[in-house]
Amino acid sequence: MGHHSCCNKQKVKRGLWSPEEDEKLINYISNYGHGCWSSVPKLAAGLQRCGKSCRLRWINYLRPDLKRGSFSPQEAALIIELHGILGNKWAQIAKHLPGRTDNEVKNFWNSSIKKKLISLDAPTIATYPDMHYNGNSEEGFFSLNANPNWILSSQQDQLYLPTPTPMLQGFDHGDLKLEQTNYGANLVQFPPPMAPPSNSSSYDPLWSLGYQPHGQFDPNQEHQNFSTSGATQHYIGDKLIGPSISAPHYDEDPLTSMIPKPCDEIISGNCCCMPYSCASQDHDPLARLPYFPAGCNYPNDTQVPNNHMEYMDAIMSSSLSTSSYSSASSLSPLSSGQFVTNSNLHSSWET
DNA sequence: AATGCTTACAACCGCCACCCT
DNA sequence: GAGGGTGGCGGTTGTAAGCAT
Repeated sequence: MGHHSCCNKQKVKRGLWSPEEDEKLINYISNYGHGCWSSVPKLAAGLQRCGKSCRLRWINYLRPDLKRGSFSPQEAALIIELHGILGNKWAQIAKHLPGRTDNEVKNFWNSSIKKKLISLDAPTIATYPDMHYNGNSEEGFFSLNANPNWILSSQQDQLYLPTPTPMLQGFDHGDLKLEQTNYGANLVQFPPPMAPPSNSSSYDPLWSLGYQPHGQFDPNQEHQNFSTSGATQHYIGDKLIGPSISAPHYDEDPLTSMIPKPCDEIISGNCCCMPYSCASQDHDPLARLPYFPAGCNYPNDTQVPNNHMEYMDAIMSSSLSTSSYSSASSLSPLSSGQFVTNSNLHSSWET
């Protein structure tokens, strides 16, 4: 038990890697590949490290295809989405995030996301019948996506349920309110989130999720538009990813005309991603998540639908509603069922 | 400026699964 | 089938940098 055999046979150094050690490892693997990790140290110009440490250093830090840098809001949203499905399966989660390692995802979760989500009133959230409370996670994280029929609108402070939900009729839970729309869907009103600090020097991908100033974030704007086609079955390659659900009448209501039609085909090129609401629980739950086939030029070819952003935003907004983010109160509803979208408030997108 | 605290992240540890002999 | 070697994973710890007092 404990160290691998290669670590016991020779005196090995521990702790942080020096630039010289990094260079030795890079040079060796670049020329010969890693092969058997246990033999790498002695072959790589006499590295005083165990093979396991070399492997970790290469995978988590030196690999040339690592993305590095801060997590984007899209990545954060995807991590939360995946965590709701997979739990602490960091390696599996990382597979959906090209250029990110399991260690990186794990650290990001533990240092950033977890602390913010833990401030949620989980028992309160759990009173929503279709919200999934993850009893296996000690932090009590919940996933809206346990029910694929939840629809997050393009207005990031609203959450649509496709059918009347008796248990939620007249629901008014503090800042979260339920209304029934004239097209039969239930509408959960999340409190309007706050605008980003204009002078923020540090970039937090979490609080700002969903706030995507028009024309500033994605140069490939057209890729984030949802098709208006009415397809009811959807595929990624040969894979059926689930039937559609009955949707609001998008073309009739000026408000809902802004809402991406659930289950519309948004596959573009060789890379694609799906709105959560498209997947049936009878199918692979991961089928509705971003898929990165070989040759995918991430991140340029991939698009996380606005739904992801709004999902995150809904979580963060519900969390922030009980915190000190009182500035959000300056946003008043335009009318019943409508709030000012926070993207309108942005003058810039600091990175 | 010094000190203490917090945060982010690199690295390690222990365990498990798989493969080979 | 048993046992050793190895790769891989998740949990945890160590530490440097940033921040607050």
